[in-house]
Amino acid sequence: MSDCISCENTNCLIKKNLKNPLIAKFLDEKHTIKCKKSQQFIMEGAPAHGLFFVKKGQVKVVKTGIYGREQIVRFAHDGEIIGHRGFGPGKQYPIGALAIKETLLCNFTNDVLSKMLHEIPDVTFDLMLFYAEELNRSETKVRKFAQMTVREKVIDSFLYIHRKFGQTDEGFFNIQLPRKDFADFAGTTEEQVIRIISSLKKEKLLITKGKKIGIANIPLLKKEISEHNYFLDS
Amino acid sequence: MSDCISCENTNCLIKKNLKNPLIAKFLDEKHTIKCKKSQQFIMEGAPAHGLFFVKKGQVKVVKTGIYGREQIVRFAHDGEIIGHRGFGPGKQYPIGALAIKETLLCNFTNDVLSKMLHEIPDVTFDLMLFYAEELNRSETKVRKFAQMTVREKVIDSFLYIHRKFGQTDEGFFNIQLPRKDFADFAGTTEEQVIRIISSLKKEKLLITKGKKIGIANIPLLKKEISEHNYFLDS
DNA sequence: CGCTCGCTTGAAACGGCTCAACCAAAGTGG
DNA sequence: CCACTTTGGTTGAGCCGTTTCAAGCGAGCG
Repeated sequence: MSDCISCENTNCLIKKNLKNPLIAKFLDEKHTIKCKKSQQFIMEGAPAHGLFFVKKGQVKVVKTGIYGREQIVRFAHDGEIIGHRGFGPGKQYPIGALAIKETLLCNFTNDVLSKMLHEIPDVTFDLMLFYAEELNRSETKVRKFAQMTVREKVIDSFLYIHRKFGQTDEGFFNIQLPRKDFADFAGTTEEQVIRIISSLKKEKLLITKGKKIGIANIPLLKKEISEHNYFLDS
Repeated sequence: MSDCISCENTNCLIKKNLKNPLIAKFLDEKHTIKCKKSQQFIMEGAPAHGLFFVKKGQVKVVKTGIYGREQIVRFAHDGEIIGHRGFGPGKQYPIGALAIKETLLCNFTNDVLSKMLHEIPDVTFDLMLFYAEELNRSETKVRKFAQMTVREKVIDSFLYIHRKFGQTDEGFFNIQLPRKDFADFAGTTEEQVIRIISSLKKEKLLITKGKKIGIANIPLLKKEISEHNYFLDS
Protein backbone atom coordinates (compact mmCIF):
# COMPACT_ATOMS: atom_id res chain seq x y z
CA MET A 1 0.00 0.00 0.00
CA SER A 2 1.08 3.52 -0.66
CA ASP A 3 1.12 6.06 2.11
CA CYS A 4 0.97 9.78 1.52
CA ILE A 5 3.65 10.65 4.02
CA SER A 6 6.47 9.21 2.00
CA CYS A 7 4.95 10.30 -1.31
CA GLU A 8 7.10 12.61 -3.38
CA ASN A 9 4.39 14.40 -5.31
CA THR A 10 4.57 17.80 -3.67
CA ASN A 11 2.16 19.19 -6.22
CA CYS A 12 -0.52 16.81 -4.98
CA LEU A 13 -3.51 18.40 -3.33
CA ILE A 14 -3.53 15.88 -0.51
CA LYS A 15 0.19 16.07 0.09
CA LYS A 16 -0.07 19.84 0.45
CA ASN A 17 -2.64 19.55 3.21
CA LEU A 18 -1.01 16.68 5.02
CA LYS A 19 -0.12 18.82 8.01
CA ASN A 20 -3.83 19.32 8.66
CA PRO A 21 -4.81 17.00 11.55
CA LEU A 22 -8.33 16.48 10.16
CA ILE A 23 -7.07 14.74 7.07
CA ALA A 24 -5.58 11.62 8.64
CA LYS A 25 -8.78 9.63 9.00
CA PHE A 26 -9.62 10.09 5.33
CA LEU A 27 -6.28 8.75 4.22
CA ASP A 28 -7.17 5.32 5.56
CA GLU A 29 -10.03 5.21 3.08
CA LYS A 30 -7.76 5.71 0.12
CA HIS A 31 -7.38 2.87 -2.37
CA THR A 32 -4.31 2.20 -4.42
CA ILE A 33 -4.68 0.76 -7.90
CA LYS A 34 -2.10 -0.58 -10.27
CA CYS A 35 -2.68 -0.22 -14.02
CA LYS A 36 -0.85 -1.99 -16.79
CA LYS A 37 0.07 -0.29 -20.03
CA SER A 38 -3.02 0.62 -22.14
CA GLN A 39 -5.37 -0.35 -19.35
CA GLN A 40 -8.48 1.78 -19.06
CA PHE A 41 -9.53 2.67 -15.52
CA ILE A 42 -12.26 5.23 -16.22
CA MET A 43 -14.99 4.48 -18.72
CA GLU A 44 -16.73 7.36 -20.41
CA GLY A 45 -20.34 7.52 -19.28
CA ALA A 46 -19.94 5.13 -16.35
CA PRO A 47 -21.27 6.22 -12.95
CA ALA A 48 -18.53 8.11 -11.17
CA HIS A 49 -16.93 6.36 -8.25
CA GLY A 50 -14.50 8.98 -7.21
CA LEU A 51 -11.38 10.91 -7.85
CA PHE A 52 -7.99 9.58 -8.91
CA PHE A 53 -4.51 10.87 -8.26
CA VAL A 54 -1.60 9.66 -10.34
CA LYS A 55 0.97 8.42 -7.89
CA LYS A 56 3.41 7.37 -10.56
CA GLY A 57 2.93 6.94 -14.28
CA GLN A 58 1.43 8.46 -17.40
CA VAL A 59 -2.22 8.74 -18.30
CA LYS A 60 -4.25 10.00 -21.22
CA VAL A 61 -7.73 11.41 -20.81
CA VAL A 62 -10.01 10.90 -23.79
CA LYS A 63 -13.48 11.80 -24.93
CA THR A 64 -15.44 10.40 -27.84
CA GLY A 65 -16.74 13.11 -30.06
CA ILE A 66 -18.70 13.47 -33.23
CA TYR A 67 -18.71 10.44 -35.52
CA GLY A 68 -16.99 8.53 -32.75
CA ARG A 69 -13.87 10.53 -33.40
CA GLU A 70 -11.56 10.32 -30.44
CA GLN A 71 -10.37 13.50 -28.80
CA ILE A 72 -7.53 13.50 -26.29
CA VAL A 73 -8.46 16.01 -23.63
CA ARG A 74 -5.17 16.04 -21.77
CA PHE A 75 -2.27 14.01 -20.49
CA ALA A 76 -1.47 13.54 -16.82
CA HIS A 77 1.43 12.32 -14.74
CA ASP A 78 2.69 12.18 -11.18
CA GLY A 79 0.63 14.13 -8.68
CA GLU A 80 -2.16 15.12 -11.04
CA ILE A 81 -5.91 14.70 -10.62
CA ILE A 82 -8.13 12.65 -12.89
CA GLY A 83 -11.87 12.15 -12.85
CA HIS A 84 -12.58 15.40 -11.05
CA ARG A 85 -15.36 16.18 -13.48
CA GLY A 86 -17.39 13.26 -12.26
CA PHE A 87 -17.72 14.89 -8.91
CA GLY A 88 -21.23 15.48 -7.62
CA PRO A 89 -24.19 13.28 -6.70
CA GLY A 90 -25.30 10.81 -9.36
CA LYS A 91 -22.73 12.05 -11.79
CA GLN A 92 -21.20 10.08 -14.63
CA TYR A 93 -17.67 10.43 -15.86
CA PRO A 94 -17.70 12.64 -18.94
CA ILE A 95 -14.34 11.23 -20.01
CA GLY A 96 -12.39 8.03 -20.23
CA ALA A 97 -8.88 7.55 -18.88
CA LEU A 98 -6.20 4.99 -19.59
CA ALA A 99 -2.64 4.34 -18.61
CA ILE A 100 0.01 5.01 -21.26
CA LYS A 101 2.53 2.99 -19.34
CA GLU A 102 2.40 1.11 -16.05
CA THR A 103 0.78 3.48 -13.58
CA LEU A 104 0.01 3.65 -9.87
CA LEU A 105 -3.19 5.40 -8.88
CA CYS A 106 -4.69 6.64 -5.63
CA ASN A 107 -8.47 6.67 -5.48
CA PHE A 108 -10.94 8.40 -3.17
CA THR A 109 -14.63 7.56 -3.51
CA ASN A 110 -17.12 10.35 -3.96
CA ASP A 111 -18.50 9.78 -0.47
CA VAL A 112 -15.17 10.09 1.24
CA LEU A 113 -14.22 13.05 -0.89
CA SER A 114 -17.46 14.85 -0.23
CA LYS A 115 -17.02 14.48 3.52
CA MET A 116 -13.46 15.62 3.29
CA LEU A 117 -14.37 18.74 1.34
CA HIS A 118 -17.07 19.74 3.77
CA GLU A 119 -14.86 19.18 6.79
CA ILE A 120 -11.61 20.67 5.53
CA PRO A 121 -12.12 24.06 3.87
CA ASP A 122 -8.46 24.33 2.90
CA VAL A 123 -8.75 21.29 0.68
CA THR A 124 -11.94 22.65 -0.86
CA PHE A 125 -10.19 25.93 -1.51
CA ASP A 126 -7.24 24.19 -3.16
CA LEU A 127 -9.52 22.06 -5.27
CA MET A 128 -11.39 25.17 -6.27
CA LEU A 129 -8.17 26.79 -7.42
CA PHE A 130 -7.35 23.65 -9.34
CA TYR A 131 -10.68 23.83 -11.17
CA ALA A 132 -10.07 27.50 -11.90
CA GLU A 133 -6.72 26.69 -13.46
CA GLU A 134 -8.19 23.87 -15.49
CA LEU A 135 -10.82 26.27 -16.69
CA ASN A 136 -8.13 28.68 -17.79
CA ARG A 137 -6.36 25.99 -19.70
CA SER A 138 -9.53 24.80 -21.30
CA GLU A 139 -10.64 28.23 -22.43
CA THR A 140 -7.22 28.90 -23.88
CA LYS A 141 -7.60 25.67 -25.75
CA VAL A 142 -10.94 26.75 -27.15
CA ARG A 143 -9.25 29.80 -28.55
CA LYS A 144 -6.44 27.75 -30.00
CA PHE A 145 -8.79 25.32 -31.70
CA ALA A 146 -10.85 28.15 -33.08
CA GLN A 147 -8.05 30.23 -34.50
CA MET A 148 -4.80 28.36 -34.97
CA THR A 149 -3.80 26.68 -38.20
CA VAL A 150 -3.15 22.96 -38.08
CA ARG A 151 0.59 23.55 -38.22
CA GLU A 152 0.39 25.85 -35.22
CA LYS A 153 -1.78 23.43 -33.29
CA VAL A 154 0.63 20.59 -33.88
CA ILE A 155 3.63 22.66 -32.87
CA ASP A 156 1.74 23.80 -29.81
CA SER A 157 1.06 20.18 -28.88
CA PHE A 158 4.73 19.31 -29.15
CA LEU A 159 5.64 22.19 -26.88
CA TYR A 160 2.97 21.10 -24.40
CA ILE A 161 4.31 17.56 -24.32
CA HIS A 162 7.83 18.81 -23.90
CA ARG A 163 6.85 21.18 -21.13
CA LYS A 164 4.91 18.47 -19.34
CA PHE A 165 7.08 15.40 -19.73
CA GLY A 166 10.49 16.82 -20.53
CA GLN A 167 13.11 15.08 -22.61
CA THR A 168 15.60 12.24 -22.35
CA ASP A 169 19.37 12.70 -22.57
CA GLU A 170 19.14 12.16 -26.30
CA GLY A 171 16.59 14.96 -26.60
CA PHE A 172 13.46 12.90 -27.17
CA PHE A 173 10.19 13.31 -25.32
CA ASN A 174 9.94 11.39 -22.08
CA ILE A 175 6.77 9.81 -23.37
CA GLN A 176 6.04 7.46 -26.26
CA LEU A 177 3.02 8.36 -28.34
CA PRO A 178 1.91 7.22 -31.78
CA ARG A 179 1.32 9.91 -34.41
CA LYS A 180 -2.39 9.28 -34.14
CA ASP A 181 -2.37 10.44 -30.51
CA PHE A 182 -0.73 13.70 -31.42
CA ALA A 183 -3.43 14.14 -34.05
CA ASP A 184 -6.22 13.40 -31.59
CA PHE A 185 -4.73 15.83 -29.14
CA ALA A 186 -4.12 18.62 -31.64
CA GLY A 187 -7.50 18.06 -33.23
CA THR A 188 -6.41 17.02 -36.69
CA THR A 189 -5.58 13.90 -38.69
CA GLU A 190 -2.65 11.55 -38.49
CA GLU A 191 -1.54 12.45 -42.00
CA GLN A 192 -1.36 16.14 -41.20
CA VAL A 193 0.76 15.47 -38.15
CA ILE A 194 3.14 13.36 -40.22
CA ARG A 195 3.41 15.99 -42.92
CA ILE A 196 4.15 18.67 -40.37
CA ILE A 197 6.72 16.52 -38.62
CA SER A 198 8.40 16.00 -41.99
CA SER A 199 8.63 19.67 -42.78
CA LEU A 200 9.75 20.57 -39.26
CA LYS A 201 12.52 18.03 -39.61
CA LYS A 202 13.62 19.69 -42.85
CA GLU A 203 13.60 23.02 -41.07
CA LYS A 204 15.84 21.53 -38.36
CA LEU A 205 13.33 22.25 -35.63
CA LEU A 206 12.54 18.64 -34.81
CA ILE A 207 14.41 15.38 -34.60
CA THR A 208 12.99 11.88 -34.87
CA LYS A 209 14.24 8.33 -34.50
CA GLY A 210 11.65 5.72 -35.25
CA LYS A 211 8.58 6.66 -33.25
CA LYS A 212 10.55 8.91 -30.96
CA ILE A 213 10.23 12.64 -31.40
CA GLY A 214 12.29 15.46 -29.93
CA ILE A 215 12.55 19.20 -30.26
CA ALA A 216 15.83 20.37 -31.78
CA ASN A 217 15.44 24.05 -31.13
CA ILE A 218 12.90 25.12 -28.56
CA PRO A 219 13.15 28.91 -28.86
CA LEU A 220 12.82 28.75 -32.64
CA LEU A 221 9.86 26.40 -32.43
CA LYS A 222 8.18 28.64 -29.91
CA LYS A 223 8.72 31.55 -32.23
CA GLU A 224 6.78 29.70 -34.92
CA ILE A 225 3.58 30.06 -32.95
CA SER A 226 4.20 33.13 -30.80
CA GLU A 227 4.76 35.30 -33.87
CA HIS A 228 1.11 36.31 -34.00
CA ASN A 229 -0.21 34.80 -30.83
CA TYR A 230 0.20 37.29 -28.09
CA PHE A 231 0.26 34.85 -25.24
CA LEU A 232 -1.05 31.38 -25.00
CA ASP A 233 -0.25 29.08 -22.17
CA SER A 234 -1.45 25.68 -21.11
CA MET B 1 -28.28 50.44 -3.54
CA SER B 2 -29.30 46.90 -4.14
CA ASP B 3 -29.76 44.51 -1.28
CA CYS B 4 -29.49 40.77 -1.63
CA ILE B 5 -32.53 39.99 0.47
CA SER B 6 -35.03 41.28 -2.04
CA CYS B 7 -33.01 40.04 -5.01
CA GLU B 8 -34.80 37.59 -7.25
CA ASN B 9 -31.82 35.76 -8.65
CA THR B 10 -32.25 32.46 -6.87
CA ASN B 11 -29.47 30.94 -8.95
CA CYS B 12 -27.01 33.44 -7.46
CA LEU B 13 -24.28 31.99 -5.30
CA ILE B 14 -24.71 34.64 -2.65
CA LYS B 15 -28.48 34.44 -2.59
CA LYS B 16 -28.26 30.71 -1.98
CA ASN B 17 -26.13 31.17 1.10
CA LEU B 18 -28.03 34.12 2.48
CA LYS B 19 -29.34 32.11 5.42
CA ASN B 20 -25.77 31.70 6.64
CA PRO B 21 -25.23 34.18 9.52
CA LEU B 22 -21.57 34.67 8.65
CA ILE B 23 -22.35 36.21 5.31
CA ALA B 24 -24.07 39.40 6.46
CA LYS B 25 -20.96 41.45 7.18
CA PHE B 26 -19.59 40.80 3.71
CA LEU B 27 -22.72 42.06 2.04
CA ASP B 28 -22.06 45.56 3.29
CA GLU B 29 -18.87 45.57 1.28
CA LYS B 30 -20.67 44.88 -1.97
CA HIS B 31 -20.68 47.56 -4.65
CA THR B 32 -23.43 48.09 -7.17
CA ILE B 33 -22.56 49.34 -10.62
CA LYS B 34 -24.76 50.51 -13.44
CA CYS B 35 -23.62 49.96 -17.03
CA LYS B 36 -25.01 51.56 -20.14
CA LYS B 37 -25.41 49.65 -23.38
CA SER B 38 -22.04 48.69 -24.95
CA GLN B 39 -20.14 49.85 -21.89
CA GLN B 40 -17.10 47.78 -21.01
CA PHE B 41 -16.60 47.10 -17.30
CA ILE B 42 -13.79 44.55 -17.44
CA MET B 43 -10.71 45.20 -19.53
CA GLU B 44 -8.73 42.26 -20.78
CA GLY B 45 -5.33 42.22 -19.11
CA ALA B 46 -6.18 44.74 -16.41
CA PRO B 47 -5.37 43.84 -12.79
CA ALA B 48 -8.34 42.02 -11.35
CA HIS B 49 -10.38 43.91 -8.80
CA GLY B 50 -12.90 41.31 -7.99
CA LEU B 51 -15.88 39.30 -8.99
CA PHE B 52 -19.07 40.54 -10.63
CA PHE B 53 -22.60 39.23 -10.44
CA VAL B 54 -25.17 40.27 -13.00
CA LYS B 55 -28.11 41.62 -11.04
CA LYS B 56 -30.13 42.47 -14.11
CA GLY B 57 -29.12 42.72 -17.75
CA GLN B 58 -27.12 41.05 -20.50
CA VAL B 59 -23.37 40.78 -20.81
CA LYS B 60 -20.92 39.38 -23.31
CA VAL B 61 -17.52 38.04 -22.30
CA VAL B 62 -14.82 38.45 -24.93
CA LYS B 63 -11.22 37.52 -25.47
CA THR B 64 -8.84 38.76 -28.11
CA GLY B 65 -7.19 35.94 -29.92
CA ILE B 66 -4.73 35.45 -32.69
CA TYR B 67 -4.39 38.32 -35.13
CA GLY B 68 -6.53 40.39 -32.80
CA ARG B 69 -9.52 38.30 -33.79
CA GLU B 70 -12.26 38.65 -31.23
CA GLN B 71 -13.68 35.56 -29.64
CA ILE B 72 -16.88 35.67 -27.61
CA VAL B 73 -16.36 33.31 -24.70
CA ARG B 74 -19.87 33.33 -23.38
CA PHE B 75 -22.94 35.39 -22.66
CA ALA B 76 -24.30 36.05 -19.20
CA HIS B 77 -27.49 37.33 -17.65
CA ASP B 78 -29.29 37.65 -14.33
CA GLY B 79 -27.62 35.87 -11.45
CA GLU B 80 -24.48 34.80 -13.30
CA ILE B 81 -20.87 35.30 -12.35
CA ILE B 82 -18.32 37.24 -14.36
CA GLY B 83 -14.64 37.80 -13.77
CA HIS B 84 -14.18 34.66 -11.71
CA ARG B 85 -11.09 33.79 -13.63
CA GLY B 86 -9.28 36.84 -12.28
CA PHE B 87 -9.43 35.36 -8.84
CA GLY B 88 -6.15 34.87 -7.01
CA PRO B 89 -3.37 37.16 -5.78
CA GLY B 90 -1.92 39.51 -8.36
CA LYS B 91 -4.08 38.10 -11.09
CA GLN B 92 -5.16 39.91 -14.22
CA TYR B 93 -8.46 39.45 -15.97
CA PRO B 94 -7.95 37.07 -18.87
CA ILE B 95 -11.12 38.36 -20.52
CA GLY B 96 -13.02 41.54 -21.21
CA ALA B 97 -16.70 42.03 -20.44
CA LEU B 98 -19.25 44.51 -21.69
CA ALA B 99 -22.94 45.16 -21.30
CA ILE B 100 -25.14 44.31 -24.28
CA LYS B 101 -27.94 46.39 -22.90
CA GLU B 102 -28.31 48.45 -19.73
CA THR B 103 -27.08 46.24 -16.92
CA LEU B 104 -26.87 46.28 -13.14
CA LEU B 105 -23.84 44.63 -11.56
CA CYS B 106 -22.84 43.59 -8.06
CA ASN B 107 -19.13 43.64 -7.32
CA PHE B 108 -17.03 42.05 -4.59
CA THR B 109 -13.35 42.93 -4.39
CA ASN B 110 -10.79 40.15 -4.32
CA ASP B 111 -9.96 40.93 -0.70
CA VAL B 112 -13.50 40.66 0.50
CA LEU B 113 -14.10 37.58 -1.58
CA SER B 114 -10.98 35.87 -0.34
CA LYS B 115 -11.97 36.42 3.27
CA MET B 116 -15.46 35.23 2.58
CA LEU B 117 -14.24 32.02 0.96
CA HIS B 118 -11.96 31.20 3.84
CA GLU B 119 -14.59 31.88 6.45
CA ILE B 120 -17.60 30.30 4.80
CA PRO B 121 -16.84 26.82 3.41
CA ASP B 122 -20.32 26.45 1.93
CA VAL B 123 -19.69 29.37 -0.38
CA THR B 124 -16.31 27.96 -1.36
CA PHE B 125 -17.94 24.64 -2.07
CA ASP B 126 -20.62 26.26 -4.24
CA LEU B 127 -18.04 28.29 -6.09
CA MET B 128 -16.04 25.13 -6.64
CA LEU B 129 -19.07 23.43 -8.17
CA PHE B 130 -19.57 26.45 -10.35
CA TYR B 131 -16.01 26.21 -11.64
CA ALA B 132 -16.51 22.50 -12.25
CA GLU B 133 -19.58 23.21 -14.36
CA GLU B 134 -17.81 25.91 -16.28
CA LEU B 135 -15.03 23.46 -16.94
CA ASN B 136 -17.53 20.98 -18.30
CA ARG B 137 -18.98 23.55 -20.62
CA SER B 138 -15.59 24.68 -21.76
CA GLU B 139 -14.33 21.20 -22.52
CA THR B 140 -17.49 20.44 -24.44
CA LYS B 141 -16.80 23.57 -26.41
CA VAL B 142 -13.29 22.43 -27.20
CA ARG B 143 -14.75 19.30 -28.70
CA LYS B 144 -17.29 21.26 -30.67
CA PHE B 145 -14.72 23.60 -32.09
CA ALA B 146 -12.47 20.73 -32.98
CA GLN B 147 -14.99 18.54 -34.70
CA MET B 148 -18.13 20.34 -35.80
CA THR B 149 -18.61 21.82 -39.23
CA VAL B 150 -19.29 25.54 -39.42
CA ARG B 151 -22.95 24.88 -40.11
CA GLU B 152 -23.22 22.76 -36.99
CA LYS B 153 -21.38 25.31 -34.88
CA VAL B 154 -23.70 28.08 -35.99
CA ILE B 155 -26.81 26.01 -35.34
CA ASP B 156 -25.42 25.07 -31.97
CA SER B 157 -24.92 28.74 -31.15
CA PHE B 158 -28.50 29.53 -32.02
CA LEU B 159 -29.73 26.76 -29.77
CA TYR B 160 -27.49 28.02 -26.96
CA ILE B 161 -28.84 31.54 -27.30
CA HIS B 162 -32.36 30.26 -27.35
CA ARG B 163 -31.83 28.06 -24.33
CA LYS B 164 -30.21 30.89 -22.41
CA PHE B 165 -32.31 33.90 -23.31
CA GLY B 166 -35.53 32.38 -24.53
CA GLN B 167 -37.82 33.97 -27.09
CA THR B 168 -40.36 36.78 -27.38
CA ASP B 169 -44.04 36.25 -28.15
CA GLU B 170 -43.23 36.62 -31.84
CA GLY B 171 -40.66 33.83 -31.57
CA PHE B 172 -37.47 35.91 -31.76
CA PHE B 173 -34.50 35.65 -29.41
CA ASN B 174 -34.79 37.73 -26.28
CA ILE B 175 -31.46 39.30 -27.15
CA GLN B 176 -30.33 41.49 -30.01
CA LEU B 177 -27.02 40.53 -31.56
CA PRO B 178 -25.39 41.49 -34.84
CA ARG B 179 -24.38 38.68 -37.20
CA LYS B 180 -20.78 39.39 -36.39
CA ASP B 181 -21.34 38.44 -32.75
CA PHE B 182 -22.79 35.10 -33.72
CA ALA B 183 -19.71 34.56 -35.86
CA ASP B 184 -17.33 35.48 -33.04
CA PHE B 185 -19.18 33.15 -30.73
CA ALA B 186 -19.38 30.23 -33.13
CA GLY B 187 -15.79 30.75 -34.22
CA THR B 188 -16.34 31.63 -37.85
CA THR B 189 -16.89 34.64 -40.09
CA GLU B 190 -19.84 36.95 -40.51
CA GLU B 191 -20.36 35.84 -44.10
CA GLN B 192 -20.60 32.21 -43.12
CA VAL B 193 -23.20 32.98 -40.48
CA ILE B 194 -25.25 34.93 -43.00
CA ARG B 195 -25.07 32.16 -45.58
CA ILE B 196 -26.17 29.59 -43.03
CA ILE B 197 -29.02 31.80 -41.84
CA SER B 198 -30.15 32.11 -45.45
CA SER B 199 -30.22 28.39 -46.04
CA LEU B 200 -31.86 27.68 -42.69
CA LYS B 201 -34.57 30.14 -43.63
CA LYS B 202 -35.13 28.31 -46.89
CA GLU B 203 -35.35 25.07 -44.93
CA LYS B 204 -38.00 26.66 -42.73
CA LEU B 205 -35.95 26.12 -39.59
CA LEU B 206 -35.32 29.80 -38.86
CA ILE B 207 -37.25 33.03 -39.12
CA THR B 208 -35.81 36.54 -39.36
CA LYS B 209 -37.15 40.06 -39.38
CA GLY B 210 -34.49 42.70 -39.85
CA LYS B 211 -31.77 41.91 -37.36
CA LYS B 212 -34.03 39.73 -35.28
CA ILE B 213 -33.64 35.98 -35.46
CA GLY B 214 -35.86 33.22 -34.17
CA ILE B 215 -36.03 29.48 -34.35
CA ALA B 216 -39.01 28.17 -36.28
CA ASN B 217 -38.72 24.54 -35.38
CA ILE B 218 -36.59 23.66 -32.40
CA PRO B 219 -36.79 19.84 -32.53
CA LEU B 220 -35.88 19.80 -36.20
CA LEU B 221 -33.01 22.22 -35.67
CA LYS B 222 -31.72 20.13 -32.81
CA LYS B 223 -31.87 17.09 -35.01
CA GLU B 224 -29.54 18.84 -37.46
CA ILE B 225 -26.69 18.62 -35.01
CA SER B 226 -27.64 15.67 -32.83
CA GLU B 227 -27.73 13.33 -35.80
CA HIS B 228 -24.10 12.35 -35.29
CA ASN B 229 -23.30 14.06 -32.05
CA TYR B 230 -24.12 11.72 -29.25
CA PHE B 231 -24.56 14.28 -26.56
CA LEU B 232 -23.38 17.80 -26.37
CA ASP B 233 -24.62 20.21 -23.79
CA SER B 234 -23.64 23.66 -22.72
C1' DC C 1 8.49 -16.17 -43.55
C1' DG C 2 4.48 -13.75 -43.93
C1' DC C 3 1.48 -10.85 -41.54
C1' DT C 4 0.10 -6.81 -39.23
C1' DC C 5 0.60 -2.31 -37.54
C1' DG C 6 2.26 2.23 -37.67
C1' DC C 7 4.37 5.52 -40.60
C1' DT C 8 4.72 8.13 -45.00
C1' DT C 9 3.58 10.39 -49.33
C1' DG C 10 0.74 11.91 -53.28
C1' DA C 11 -3.39 13.40 -55.57
C1' DA C 12 -8.00 14.81 -55.58
C1' DA C 13 -12.09 16.79 -53.51
C1' DC C 14 -14.18 19.69 -50.26
C1' DG C 15 -15.12 23.25 -47.04
C1' DG C 16 -14.39 27.59 -45.30
C1' DC C 17 -12.21 32.09 -45.66
C1' DT C 18 -11.24 36.38 -48.03
C1' DC C 19 -12.24 39.90 -51.04
C1' DA C 20 -15.22 42.78 -53.35
C1' DA C 21 -19.31 44.71 -54.77
C1' DC C 22 -23.98 45.82 -53.61
C1' DC C 23 -28.09 46.95 -50.89
C1' DA C 24 -31.19 48.67 -47.15
C1' DA C 25 -31.92 51.13 -43.07
C1' DA C 26 -30.75 54.40 -39.95
C1' DG C 27 -28.44 58.46 -38.54
C1' DT C 28 -26.30 63.23 -39.52
C1' DG C 29 -25.71 67.81 -41.05
C1' DG C 30 -26.54 71.61 -44.10
C1' DC D 1 -36.44 68.01 -45.57
C1' DC D 2 -33.29 65.99 -48.54
C1' DA D 3 -28.58 64.50 -49.73
C1' DC D 4 -24.82 62.18 -47.58
C1' DT D 5 -22.53 59.06 -44.75
C1' DT D 6 -22.35 55.18 -41.96
C1' DT D 7 -23.46 50.73 -40.36
C1' DG D 8 -24.88 46.12 -40.85
C1' DG D 9 -26.58 42.70 -43.87
C1' DT D 10 -26.16 39.86 -48.27
C1' DT D 11 -24.32 37.37 -52.21
C1' DG D 12 -20.91 35.58 -55.58
C1' DA D 13 -16.29 34.08 -57.09
C1' DG D 14 -11.77 32.46 -56.35
C1' DC D 15 -8.28 30.69 -53.53
C1' DC D 16 -6.00 28.11 -50.01
C1' DG D 17 -5.69 24.85 -46.26
C1' DT D 18 -7.27 20.60 -44.65
C1' DT D 19 -9.31 16.20 -45.03
C1' DT D 20 -9.94 11.97 -47.36
C1' DC D 21 -8.66 8.18 -50.02
C1' DA D 22 -5.33 5.20 -51.78
C1' DA D 23 -1.11 3.06 -52.22
C1' DG D 24 3.46 1.88 -50.58
C1' DC D 25 7.05 1.11 -47.13
C1' DG D 26 9.55 -0.71 -43.05
C1' DA D 27 9.87 -2.74 -38.51
C1' DG D 28 8.43 -6.01 -35.26
C1' DC D 29 6.21 -10.34 -33.99
C1' DG D 30 4.07 -14.84 -34.01
